[in-house]
Amino acid sequence: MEARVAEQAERPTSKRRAALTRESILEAALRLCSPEGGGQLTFSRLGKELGADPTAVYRHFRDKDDLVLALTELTVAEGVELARAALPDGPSDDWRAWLTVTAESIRASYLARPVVAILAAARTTASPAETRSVELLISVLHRAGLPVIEAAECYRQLVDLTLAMTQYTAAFSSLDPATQAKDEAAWAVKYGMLPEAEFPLLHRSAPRLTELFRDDGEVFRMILGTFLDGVALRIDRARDGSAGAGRSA
Amino acid sequence: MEARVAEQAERPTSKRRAALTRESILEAALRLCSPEGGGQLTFSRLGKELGADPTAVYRHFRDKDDLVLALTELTVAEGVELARAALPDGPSDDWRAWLTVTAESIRASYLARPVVAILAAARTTASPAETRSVELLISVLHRAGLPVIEAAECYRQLVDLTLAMTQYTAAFSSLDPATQAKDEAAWAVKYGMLPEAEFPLLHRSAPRLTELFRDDGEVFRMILGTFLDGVALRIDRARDGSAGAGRSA
DNA sequence: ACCTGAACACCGTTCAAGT
DNA sequence: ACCTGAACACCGTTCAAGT
Repeated sequence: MEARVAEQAERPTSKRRAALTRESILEAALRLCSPEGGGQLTFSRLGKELGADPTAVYRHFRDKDDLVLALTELTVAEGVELARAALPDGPSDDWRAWLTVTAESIRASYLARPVVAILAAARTTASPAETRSVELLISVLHRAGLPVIEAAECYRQLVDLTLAMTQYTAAFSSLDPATQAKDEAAWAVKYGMLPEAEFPLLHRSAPRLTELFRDDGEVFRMILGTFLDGVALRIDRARDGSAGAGRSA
Repeated sequence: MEARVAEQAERPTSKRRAALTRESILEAALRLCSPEGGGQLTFSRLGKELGADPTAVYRHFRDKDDLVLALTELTVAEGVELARAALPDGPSDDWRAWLTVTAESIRASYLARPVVAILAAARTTASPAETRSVELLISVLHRAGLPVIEAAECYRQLVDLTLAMTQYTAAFSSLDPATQAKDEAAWAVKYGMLPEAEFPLLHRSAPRLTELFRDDGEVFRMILGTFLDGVALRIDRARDGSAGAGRSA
C-alpha cells in the first residue's frame, strides 16, 4: 500500500498523464469550445487535449450527446452565477433590470463557447441551477403583477427568445470567414446599391442595416427592449384590474 | 441537326436520366429536405435521388454552401409569396396583421424544410424577392408612424427574432426521437416533481410549461404577440410627438 | 476497471479518367 | 462540356485486445 503510493508520487515531473475523470474531460472540452481553444469539439481534438486515445472518453460519457449535455449544465450554471453576481441580493422589485441581466448573462455564457450554443441551446437539463433560476424568474414576474401562469409563460418566452437568438448568433459566427464575408457583402454591397426610385426606404436605411449586421449584440439588445416593453404593457394590464382581457390595442 | 433532335426524342419511355441542371438539382434537394423526403441533405442522398454520381452536383454548384444558399433563396421567395397570398393587395394599414402574417409565413416555409433553417437561417442572399419584401415591411412600419430608421431597426428585429426562433425549433425537431424524449422527460418528470415547499410557483405552472414544450408554435406566437405589443408602444410614442426620447417606462 | 487501436459507416471535396 | 469513380481527410461509434 505505502509502496504504491510512493510509486505514484515518484515521478512528479515526468509527463505521466492526469487520470481521466468526468471533471478533467469536461475541463478539457470547455477549453476546446472556447474561441481561443479553436471552438470545435471532436473526439479527436479532445483526445489530443487529454493526451489520451480519442475513444477513451467513451468510458466516462455514453456518447457525444451525453458530453454536450454535461457541458450545457455547466454553461447554464455559469450564466445563472453571472446574473446573480450582477444583481443585488435577492429578487429586487426592478423586474426589468432583473430580466435584462439574466438574459444577457445566459447569452454571454453560451457565446463564450459557441459550439455548446449550437448543439444544445434548445435542450433542457433540469439541473438544480436551472430549476432554481426558473423559480426565481417566475417569482420576479409574479411579484411585478402577473398571475402565476402568465408569469410562467412570460419566463418561457424570455428564455426561448434569448436562447434562440444566442444559437442564431453562434451558428453564424462559427461559419468560416470566407462564408461570413459573402453575407457581409450582400448587406454592404447589394443593399447599399439598391436604386432609390424603387427602394426609397431601404436606400435610406441601408447604412444602419449594414451597421446592425456587424453587431449582433445590438440587435439582441433592441429585441429584448421591445419585448420587455410588451411585458410592461401586460403587467400594467394585469394591475389595472381583472377586466379587459383583450389582446391587442 | 434534325437527326440529332430525332435521336434525343427516340426513347421517351426508356429510363434515360433527366439532364442534370441547376433547377432539377434544386428540385431534388428540396424533396430531400422536406420531412417526407427524410429531412437530410447529403451529396450521397442527392446523387441517389438524381440517379447520378454524388459528385456530379459539383458541376453545377461550387460547394454545399452554394447549394444551400440557392435553397435559401427559394425558401425565402416561397415565404414572401405565402405572405402575399394571405394578405389583401398592397400594404394595408393594419401593420400588426401584416407583420404577423409575414413572420408566420417565413417561419412556415423554413419549417417545411428544416435543414435549410438549420444551415442558413442567419444567411442573407439579398435576392429580389428578399429586398422587395424588406422594402414593403419597412414601409408598413413607416406608414404606421415610425421614422424611417426606426422602422428599419424594427423590421430587423422582427426578422431576426423570427428566423432565430425558426432555427431553434428546426434544430430541436431534427434531433433523433430518443434524444428529444430525454428533454421531454426533463419537463414532464423533473419539473413536474419539484417539491412544492421549495418551488411553489414552478409547482403550479409545471403543467403549463410541459404543454408549451410540446407546442413550439404556441411559444413563438406568444413571443410575437408580446414583441408586437412593444412595437405598438413605440408607434404610439412616435405619434404622440417628437419629444420624450426616453426608452423605457 | 480503464485504455488502446483497428475497424466501420458515414461526411464533403478533389482530381484524374472517361465519354 | 459534363459525368464517373477512386481517393482523401475527416466525423462518431463499436469492439476485441491489451494492461
